[in-house]
Amino acid sequence: MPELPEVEVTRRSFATQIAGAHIQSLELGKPLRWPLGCDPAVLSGQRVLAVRRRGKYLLLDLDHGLLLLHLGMSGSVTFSWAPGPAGKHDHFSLNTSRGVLRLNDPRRFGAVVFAPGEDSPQAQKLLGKLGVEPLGEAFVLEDFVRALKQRMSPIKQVLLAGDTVVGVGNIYASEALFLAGIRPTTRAARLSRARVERLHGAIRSVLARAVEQGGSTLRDFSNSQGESGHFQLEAAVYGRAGLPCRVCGSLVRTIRQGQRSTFFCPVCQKP
DNA sequence: CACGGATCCTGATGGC
DNA sequence: TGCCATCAGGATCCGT
Repeated sequence: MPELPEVEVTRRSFATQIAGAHIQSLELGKPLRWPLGCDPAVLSGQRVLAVRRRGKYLLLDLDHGLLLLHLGMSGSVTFSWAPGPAGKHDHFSLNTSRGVLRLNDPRRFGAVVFAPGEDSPQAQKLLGKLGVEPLGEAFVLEDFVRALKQRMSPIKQVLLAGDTVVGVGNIYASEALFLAGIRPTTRAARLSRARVERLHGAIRSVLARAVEQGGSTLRDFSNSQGESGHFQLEAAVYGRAGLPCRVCGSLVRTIRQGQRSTFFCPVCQKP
């Protein structure tokens, strides 16, 4: 479920409540993508100082080190005072003085990793090659133009790779390219400066709008308080194969790119 | 090194 | 109802 908007919505839904909480204990379920990377006793007694986001990672700052949380394809977080017993897919529970933080992840592509600091090898292995934050000031048009000039892959796949700009996943890549009027198969390096400028704006606006809408709830995404998102209701092309384009009425098409579905309007989006 | 495909895992859905 | 194939919001690893 989690692209940048879903992760940011999740972050906002519990960051304030957990700030200052003391970690009491943790419970682990089945293995996630990577091992925790520390003895659980290392976490006990530490405080959670703040919750930040980098790309699709949640960063829980602790007194000594940080926890990196990734939601993978099917992960979601809950934070509540009196949760029931851990369910079948609750694979990480952090008991704190202010409530229980849980990662529920049926497919277990997600992860929770401890790192002694943001510059540590453990953290840099995960964060080191991430691209720029699209909603921040560092997402500069000139840099984006220059970066795309060096990529021969289709623009959709460059966006998904996340080493140029982070946070754009399968839903928002299709949506941003629709807004920009760009065919997803177009090679990144072949885009004109004017079209890259449109894409730059489209990425920012589609992600910002999705955050406002609480993210997208396709099957079961919800924030840490259990609330669904609404962005999927206004998606222009994602999940709309065979339906009329909301702008021109042509039928939305779907293709496969790198084992992922891509949706686009054959008339509004030019190669 | 840049690229594209295979891969991890579970569940939902649709065809027969 | 069962069985099988396909698909799903991600990102790493590996061969070319």
